[in-house]
Amino acid sequence: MPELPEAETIVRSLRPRLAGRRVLSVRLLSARVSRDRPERIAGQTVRDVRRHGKRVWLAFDTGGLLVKLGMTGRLLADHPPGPYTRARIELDGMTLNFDDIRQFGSLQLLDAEPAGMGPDPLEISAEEFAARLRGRDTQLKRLLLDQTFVRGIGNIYADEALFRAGIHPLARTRRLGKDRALRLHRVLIELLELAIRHRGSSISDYVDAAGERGGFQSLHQVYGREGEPCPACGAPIRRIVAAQRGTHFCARCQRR
DNA sequence: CTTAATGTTCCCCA
DNA sequence: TTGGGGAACATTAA
Repeated sequence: MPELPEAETIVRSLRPRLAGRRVLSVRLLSARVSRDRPERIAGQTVRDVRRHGKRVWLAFDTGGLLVKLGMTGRLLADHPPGPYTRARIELDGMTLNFDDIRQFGSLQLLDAEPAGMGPDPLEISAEEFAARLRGRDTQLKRLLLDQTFVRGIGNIYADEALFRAGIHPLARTRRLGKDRALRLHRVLIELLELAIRHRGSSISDYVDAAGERGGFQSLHQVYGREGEPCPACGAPIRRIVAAQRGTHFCARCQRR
């Protein structure tokens, strides 16, 4: 459910509300939500809320809680528990729910902030982006979904970015000129920042910490628009499967 | 009844 | 070692 803009939207609303609050209790309502006893953070104070790619990091004095939202995960502030509430964190003055219909999400208790993924696409320089791309040999769609290349891009923003960059999703990294690599980097930043300004995309499940839907889905140009006319040229948007994911693009604007 | 869904991970093969 | 396919995970909606 969440990609970088959605996780960023959640983090921005949660940070001022959570920072400085002490955890009173953590209750798990599903055995599958976590394997490492997040109840152990009880008594600790939230020092910061940060985004790591498409994940949410709740930093405590020692270590923190990494929230993977999976496909349908939600972090909800001061909401009553529902049938899909998988964990409930009671803090000094508020509660935080982790709801997750499909249960692909999880809570991980870590000693330190996670590492090992690719750089954040909003922070990497154009030169570094192009250099990293040059070292790979794969399809562009697959590359963007690979969290070890850059972290935070998922199926929606991969398709939208490739459309904006005029790159076919099956195009090979090897055959992409540097100019087009630089263009991809630029449109990625523009796209992600615009999506953040619109508070993310709500296709089916995503809502922010207040339970509000995002607004960027109405500005999607190809994602979920199979058969509709391309906003640039009018040709019908096509859907194929790439990297095992539904992939939307304009065959006229995104040549191979 | 079948398929697909904002994701990740593991296993197998080239 | 890298890349790619497929299955699995759990649940809903079209």
